[in-house]
Amino acid sequence: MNLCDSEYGGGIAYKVGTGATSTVIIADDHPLFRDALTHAVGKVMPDARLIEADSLASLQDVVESNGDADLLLLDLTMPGVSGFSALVWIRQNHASLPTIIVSAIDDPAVMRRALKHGASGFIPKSSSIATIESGIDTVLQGEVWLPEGVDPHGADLESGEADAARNLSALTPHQFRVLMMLGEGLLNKQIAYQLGVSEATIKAHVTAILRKMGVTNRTQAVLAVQQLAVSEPALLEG
Amino acid sequence: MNLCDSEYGGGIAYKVGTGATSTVIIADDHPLFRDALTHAVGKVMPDARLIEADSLASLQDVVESNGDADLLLLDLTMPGVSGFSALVWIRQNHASLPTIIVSAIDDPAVMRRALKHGASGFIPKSSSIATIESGIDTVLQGEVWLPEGVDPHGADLESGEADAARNLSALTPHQFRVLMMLGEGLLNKQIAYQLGVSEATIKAHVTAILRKMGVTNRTQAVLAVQQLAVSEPALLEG
DNA sequence: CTTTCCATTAGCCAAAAGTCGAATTCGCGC
DNA sequence: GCGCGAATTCGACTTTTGGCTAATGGAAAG
Repeated sequence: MNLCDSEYGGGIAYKVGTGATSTVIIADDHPLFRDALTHAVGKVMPDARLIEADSLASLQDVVESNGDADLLLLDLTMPGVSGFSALVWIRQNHASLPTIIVSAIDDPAVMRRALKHGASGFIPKSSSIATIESGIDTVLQGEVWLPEGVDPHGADLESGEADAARNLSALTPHQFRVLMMLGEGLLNKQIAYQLGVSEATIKAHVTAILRKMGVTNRTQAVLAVQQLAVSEPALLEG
Repeated sequence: MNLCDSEYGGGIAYKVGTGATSTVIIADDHPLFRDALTHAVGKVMPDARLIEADSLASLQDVVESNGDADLLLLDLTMPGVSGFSALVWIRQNHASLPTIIVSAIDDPAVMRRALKHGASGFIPKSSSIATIESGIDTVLQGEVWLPEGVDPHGADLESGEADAARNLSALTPHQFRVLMMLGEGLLNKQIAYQLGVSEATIKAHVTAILRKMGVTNRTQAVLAVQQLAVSEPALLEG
């Protein structure tokens, strides 16, 4: 759907009610690649409003205040995010936001897992600009996009992974962010400092996380999140 | 090397000094498959002494008291063992024990990782009996064996995974077992109960583990071990 | 036989983790 | 504008962790 009114030029446009222009969120910690994606999007949607995020925190902020965006391009390997966690959480909490995973990983099995977790497409970073544009276009039209030759069908998720995904999506934004930091092995004190709140607050969050994840201590919570991990593939195929 | 003296019949034979007969250790928690492997080994090495292990604890015991065994057939997914951990630890602590990984996993990248971690071969459980025999035979002759068509060469291990492997191999047998239980999210108290020792003992082990793994708390230790994890592959190829 | 390493345990202590209840804020619907 | 519920925040309290010291016994190595 292209809702752009041509009378308003490209770039930052003001919004009127429900969507005067399209909005696209680009989440990638690599500035260069964020730039490349920006250009690709610009070709497919010349009038789109582009919002960039370079971290989980900024991504959450952006998504929160732009729940009506039309597309999210999400890097699979953002710092401080474990595997499919961000995808799962965003999809479950903003179901109407189509999401395309962009990743250096080039493994069909990973692509299929991304779809199972709610992605609408998967674009390898090795793709040509034309391919990227084609992928974005396809997803904007409500269809699923995968690289040529990749079968979107595959086995169901493992039950453990599906459970973890379900539990994960029940977390509040702050709880999710704290959980990701638990996944880095940080102390409550360190998390508190980084988030600018007291340690007591983090403890409360952790307790809530443990409940929702159905576990009894942080190590188990981290193990649950690891179910959503993406193992780096050996880049050489045999 | 075949050291069997033909004058001693098959089955359980007594040992004289350094190896009168060959000894093969089969470690798999699945009784049926352990049986199948036993038969396969019987064909290749009719006079071999066979020792079975169905858990990490029994495997450690067996390896400890049979350091001079000629071959270890090791299932990659034993309960209570995370990914390549057991392979890494056994190989580093019993370098002269050739090890073949036997696994339902059928991914060339995983096979290559197994070799990097010291395995001499990788036999998918889907292999025919003839193939299994061939693999065992090849490894017994000091060569590396992989399924037909799989290139043994590949990228180096990730540095994190290599570090974890190095640190892991410095652990004592008990420490290793405790670390695996940390990897299940257990409390010190629970580990103590399961191992039949006092909590003070577990604490001492945990402290030693943290030192050797180069981390400061149990969650980080578990995350380090996870570097050696093997993600279940989607069994359907695209 | 001595030394070294491993396993075991106790006791003490400080730090970290986790639970509970409660206050505050913020958005949303009526 | 008012209240309702969820999210966030926090302090007090209990349990678990982790570090340190010290001591015992056994097994392997020199």
